[in-house]
Amino acid sequence: MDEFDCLKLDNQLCFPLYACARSLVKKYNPYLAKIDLTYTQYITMMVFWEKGKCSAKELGDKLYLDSGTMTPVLKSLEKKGLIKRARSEADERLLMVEITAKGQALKTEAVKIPGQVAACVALEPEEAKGLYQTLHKLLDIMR
Amino acid sequence: MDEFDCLKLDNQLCFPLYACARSLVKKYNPYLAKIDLTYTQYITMMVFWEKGKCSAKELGDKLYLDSGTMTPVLKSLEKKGLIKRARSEADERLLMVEITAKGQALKTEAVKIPGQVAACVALEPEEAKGLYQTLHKLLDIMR
DNA sequence: TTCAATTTAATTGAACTCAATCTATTATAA
DNA sequence: TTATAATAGATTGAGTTCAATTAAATTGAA
Repeated sequence: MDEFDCLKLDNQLCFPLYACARSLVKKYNPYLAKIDLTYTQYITMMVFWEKGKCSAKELGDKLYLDSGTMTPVLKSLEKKGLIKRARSEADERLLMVEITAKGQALKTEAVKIPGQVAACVALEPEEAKGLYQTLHKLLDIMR
Repeated sequence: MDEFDCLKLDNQLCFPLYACARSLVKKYNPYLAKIDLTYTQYITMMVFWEKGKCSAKELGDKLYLDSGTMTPVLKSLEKKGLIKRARSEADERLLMVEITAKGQALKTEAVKIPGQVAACVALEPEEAKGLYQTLHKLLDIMR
């Protein structure tokens, strides 16, 4: 017990959060590879599967990602034919992004993935719920 | 409520984990910038502040990072004069890494950081403890 | 002993992430 | 109206991150 204990890896909260996030994303990769998506592309498509269309700005807000990350992700999804990008006519600063039929079709493949990942990462429902709530609380605090 | 609900961002556990980890690392950055470290370099130095020396292999195991990540991180820390890299004489496959006096000296600067970050991300002690335990449990499950 | 398997790092290439900066567009205030 | 500020995206550069591959050293089995 000394004044440097706060610098031990075992006493950190950020480190297991960071390690856990990377490990869990890795669990998705073999399943995502089958539908030719990266994790970042997958969560982006989630927004479109739910909403159909969305401005790049709104997308970045939802995903906590800035334009430096979103721009290449959106370009690559468009290249795959899953979305279409176009400037808003009402406000040309806005990039309006819309899902294509091909993008919609991918949803029926993607829907299997959450269950497959959950199967290899089973937490007690209680514990999963607590984790979910704490993470959202933390996201709120840090916003 | 339909069969696609599992694809909504709000029903994911991985997404808030991933977003939270990135947001929290960002909170460290202004403080880490003052001692010219990135977050990855910082957690690497934590191991050396605690242990003094460590093989690259052991380091990767502790940090959940592979050689593709560790190699450039260790090279950059060596370039800053914080550590020294050398092959083990007993087994030349092993890269033995050791902290320098300059690296040790940095510890007295770094020790302020956890408290500064904790101050902007205050969770109830109970909740922090629960989060800590669940994350370590998850890391175990996924190992 | 000897050769095949294993282990450890390094390398490569693709993708992500972010801070900082730049450009174009829109909003606002004098 | 006209200058100024604010906003949305794109770009750039540094640093991760990982999968896959390679090379060198060591281990272990025949």
